Amino acid sequence: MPELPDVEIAKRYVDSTSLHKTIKEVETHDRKLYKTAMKRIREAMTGKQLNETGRIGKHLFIRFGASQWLALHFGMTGELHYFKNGKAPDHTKLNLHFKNNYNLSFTCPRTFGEIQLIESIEDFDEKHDLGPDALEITKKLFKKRLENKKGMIKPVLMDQSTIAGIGNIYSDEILYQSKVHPKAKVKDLSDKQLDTLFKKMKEVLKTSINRKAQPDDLPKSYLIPKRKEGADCPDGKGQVKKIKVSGRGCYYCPEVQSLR
DNA sequence: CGATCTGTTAGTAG
DNA sequence: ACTACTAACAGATC
Repeated sequence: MPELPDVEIAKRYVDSTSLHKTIKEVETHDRKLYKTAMKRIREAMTGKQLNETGRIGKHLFIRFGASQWLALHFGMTGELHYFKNGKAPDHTKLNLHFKNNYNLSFTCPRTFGEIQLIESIEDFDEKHDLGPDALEITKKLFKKRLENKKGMIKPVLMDQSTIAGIGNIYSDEILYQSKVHPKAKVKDLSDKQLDTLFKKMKEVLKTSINRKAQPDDLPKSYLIPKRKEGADCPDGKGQVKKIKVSGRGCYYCPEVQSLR
């Protein structure tokens, strides 16, 4: 489930399993995911140690050696697995085999992810036109980046160049917790509603990270576990409704979330 | 069998 | 220029 909380959990997973381990061998599969030649990645990473991790929005960065970074994007189905010896999981696209005989594998069945080497996070950030990370952004900047938007709030929250890290699932949750309709126009939102959206954005993302991004462990007041047409709304006021917003399935509660 | 799914982007239309 | 819709990518699941 790769939105900001999932990628943050993946970052911590790398920190706790793979940092300061030396890479003995690098395995690459499926050219489609690679924006840097597979051979170059194998040559660059073999013999190096993983030294540091970083994250902006849904992108994970892992520094190896002195100043080179591996950049991973999880697409819709990317996952990391740390395991000892044995066979790498199905759909492994990149496998780092460490000297201690453990492996860090990046799997991606639907191959919508991306793997590449970059020189610096700053360059990558600029080239990909990423907005400020949703966990880092200040309230002032949040409001500033929304102030000239003409469209609906949900697509704006999901636009990575406006704010980085929020996808389809978490935008629904943030809107539900803020009692704002997904199709509400940004320019129609009151200052108070923007304050609420900002606060709930931080709260939802942090709560999810604290629960290891496991949907089943989220608070009972959350919509995420009820993503089903007709499910009971968590605060008992109505039923969950499914609509399409900018081409994506969107779940919300009409009783709780008004257009204004 | 057909529809749907956590992401992104190209093409298109307004 | 901006916004939003569709299709496409590929595999799993229902």
